[in-house]
Order: sequence, then structure tokens, then C-alpha cells
Amino acid sequence: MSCLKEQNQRSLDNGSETSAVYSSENYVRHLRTLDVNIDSGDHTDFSVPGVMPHGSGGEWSGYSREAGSSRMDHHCTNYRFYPPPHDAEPSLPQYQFATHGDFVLPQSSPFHLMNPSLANNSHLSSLGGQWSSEGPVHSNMLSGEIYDAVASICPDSKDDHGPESYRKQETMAELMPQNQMDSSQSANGPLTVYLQHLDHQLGENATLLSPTCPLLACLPLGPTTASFPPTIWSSLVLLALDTATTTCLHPTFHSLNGSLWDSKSKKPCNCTKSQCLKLYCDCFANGDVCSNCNCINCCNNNEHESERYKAIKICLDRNPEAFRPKIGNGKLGEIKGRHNKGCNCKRSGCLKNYCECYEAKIMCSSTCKCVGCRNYEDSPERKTMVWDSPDTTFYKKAKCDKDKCPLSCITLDVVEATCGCLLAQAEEAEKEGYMLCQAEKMILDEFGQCLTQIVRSIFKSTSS
DNA sequence: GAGTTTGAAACT
DNA sequence: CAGTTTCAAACTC
Repeated sequence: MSCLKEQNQRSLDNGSETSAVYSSENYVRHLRTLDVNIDSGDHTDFSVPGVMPHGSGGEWSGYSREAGSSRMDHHCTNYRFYPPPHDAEPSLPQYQFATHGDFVLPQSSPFHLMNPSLANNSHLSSLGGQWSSEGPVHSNMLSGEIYDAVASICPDSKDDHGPESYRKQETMAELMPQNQMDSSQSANGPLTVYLQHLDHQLGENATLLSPTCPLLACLPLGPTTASFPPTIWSSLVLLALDTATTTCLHPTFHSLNGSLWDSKSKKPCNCTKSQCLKLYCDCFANGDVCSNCNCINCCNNNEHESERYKAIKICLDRNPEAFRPKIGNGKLGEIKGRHNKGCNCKRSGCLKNYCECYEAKIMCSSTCKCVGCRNYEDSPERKTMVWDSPDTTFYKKAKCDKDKCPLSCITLDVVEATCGCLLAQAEEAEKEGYMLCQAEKMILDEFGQCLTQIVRSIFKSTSS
């Protein structure tokens, strides 16, 4: 525990990019090496050491200690992560050290947490390292991994976690005594209320984890897994979500409770046919709701939450990285980045704003598949570009924007490290058998300490 | 401002 | 996965 905390602390201190991760994607990658088909159609379920399937209609296939094999049951779409049994020797090459670039957690997007497919793919991680038999190490997590990590803390992987127990599992609201629920809501603040409101809005049409309360249902709650108080789980997840959504993971993101960014500065869209619910719409693609736009039949607003979330889910199902910023960050301190996907320009020479690289004021890279590109380092045309000099508007603007937003130092690493600290605190509280209120206080205290350090860093960076 | 061009996203 | 269609922004006149 202390090691974990130290590690996260280091990450907070220096924003290290590499840290220990036991993630679902690593697990899935490993499964691929075992020729286990985990991407067969709409229904994906698998059963492997340490993984607890859950969902409706699925037969619990469990972990075969004898064979150590994986079996597919194509009935449900969800799975859960649990630490592998202590007596299960890691027969697999294990993997812990993962690096990744930036990712995006769309504004008010519970789907990242709810949709395990996000954890199945995307974000390449390097392999290597050792299996952590004592459970997962939570650090440097992606949003999907936060879900997995939260689920994986639960040390209880007994056989009584079959589908039946999950089917019978009540939602948090049903599970908790009313007084606890109330205090939980007030403690978790508007985000909880908002998400519950969303759950309610989605109702039976929701294609998420639970027909009743999708977000809350993704938590490992239930009569037989109650070793951890429900409010802790919810606090952790919601806190992680809240933390992520209120930081600068994406420059255009707005927090649920208000905008860190001036939405008025957002460029208005002019969509006519997409209802602003497809990635054609820049607002939607950037995780923004439309405001002051010129769009027609817009559904990308708070009045159409349900449609909006369904659209988000469709996009994420199609491409888990759909809302990832197209321009990845460069190295620390650099202004320029790199187009994650690369452009495919054919006629513009990548010297017009049709080109996403050019539009982002960056050079094309090996990732691009453009034809006749003139947007490269030594291109004569590029050398005359207005944004090529540090004295140009672009550079001035970039610096200005950075100065304007001291929160830009809240990087993904910092968010992840914070989440890691909170999870570590939760683990410790559980281990020590603290009462619910004590555990909550510990986590909140930890969060306060994290925030203090972040604020210190901000003051440090802005004063220098 | 209307029409054209362009390339990303969506679809088949 | 490649080809085609749809879409909205960028561009031109």
C-alpha cells in the first residue's frame, strides 16, 4: 500500500508517464495471444483468471483452476475484474508497465465507465513486468481502467459471484438504507445527482450495464460483495469522473457544474442534417454542447440528454477513441503536437485548413497518409507560413492560452495519480476495517491533500 | 451569400 | 478493409 501511494505520489510530483498498471486491456491483449476470441460480434464475454463475468442471461463460466482456461459465453457484454486467486500462479506473461498518450473523457460521459469495450481496446500499452498477485496497482489509468481498477479492488472473488447474484443485485439506491443514500448523494454532490438523473432519463432504453441504474450497477456491489461500502465505490468512481471531467484533459471540456472554459469562445457550428449528434459536428466531436451555434434541429444540448448520450455511446462503440483529441500533446513544454490519426489529404497539399494537421498548426507526420504533402519541416511553402515563427500569432496565442489557464498543469498523469491515491486510501480503509464514515473521511482527506499539492504546483508554475 | 472544393465521418 | 456517400467546413467568386 505504501509503495502504491509513494508511486502515485511520485507521479503527482513529477508527472511520470510510466507506471505500474494491471489493466483490462493488458489482460485482453494477453487473451489475444492465447487465441481467445474476445471480439466476436456484439456479444463479448470471457472468463479468465481474475475476471468475473456478469450481466444478464450469461452462464457463469468462472475461473477454471484446473485447466486455467478461458471459455466464451456469448450471452452478456460485461465483465468484471478481480484479483486472481492467490494460488493461481501467473502462467501468463504479465504486464504492468504501460504508457499511453492523452485520452479524452467526454464531457459528462459516464459511458467510459459503463462500457467495458473501452477497456478492451484502444491505447496501446507496452508489455512486460510482473503479475501483482496482491491485486491491481492503480495508477496511470485510463477512464476505462478506472472502472476496472475500481472493480478489481474487491478482493472477494468467491464463487458466489455468479450471474444469479448479479442479476439479483440491487442498485445502489435499493441497496442502501435511505439515510445512507441521502448522505451519499449530498456527499457526492451534483455529479451523482446528475448521473442518477441521466440513468433515470435513459431508463429502459439504456443499452448499458443495468436496466435500472447503469452507472451504479457497474460497481461491484451486492449482498455477497459488500466488503466495501457502496458509498465508497460510488465516491471513488464519481470522484474520479468528476476530477477527470473538471480538468484539462481536453481543452474544450466543460465540467458538469460549470465551464472552466469560456464557451463563448467556441466556434459555432452550422450543422443542418446531423442534429449535431455525429462527429461531423465540431461541437459534438469536441465534447461540447452546442451553444450560440447556427445549427438546425440540434440535439446536442441539455434538452436532448438522452439522445445525446445514445449518440455518444454509438460513437464510442464504433471507435473508443472517437472523443480523443485529434492532436496529441507534444513533449512537456512543447507547443506543437502530432495528429494522432494523421490526415488523408489528397488535393490540398496539406497547406489549407481542410487539412487537420495544417489547421492545428502542426506538421504532417509519418502517421499521415496524405498525397503531395507540403506541410513538412523543410517544405519551402511551409517556411513561409505565418505560424512557423515563435513570434507569430499562433505562438502568442498558445502562450496566452496557457497563461490564461493555470489548470493546464493538471495533466492526465496528475488525474490518474490522484485517482490512484484515492483508490489506495480506499484499499487501506478496507484493509483496516474502518467504518464507512471513517473510510470516506480518509478518502476525502487524501483528495484534499492531492488538491493541495496541485494548487501548490500551480502557484509554483505561475509564479516562476 | 451562393456555389464549389475538400477531407473526415459514416455507411455499405 | 476498400469504396462510396454524407456531411460540414473551408474556400472561391
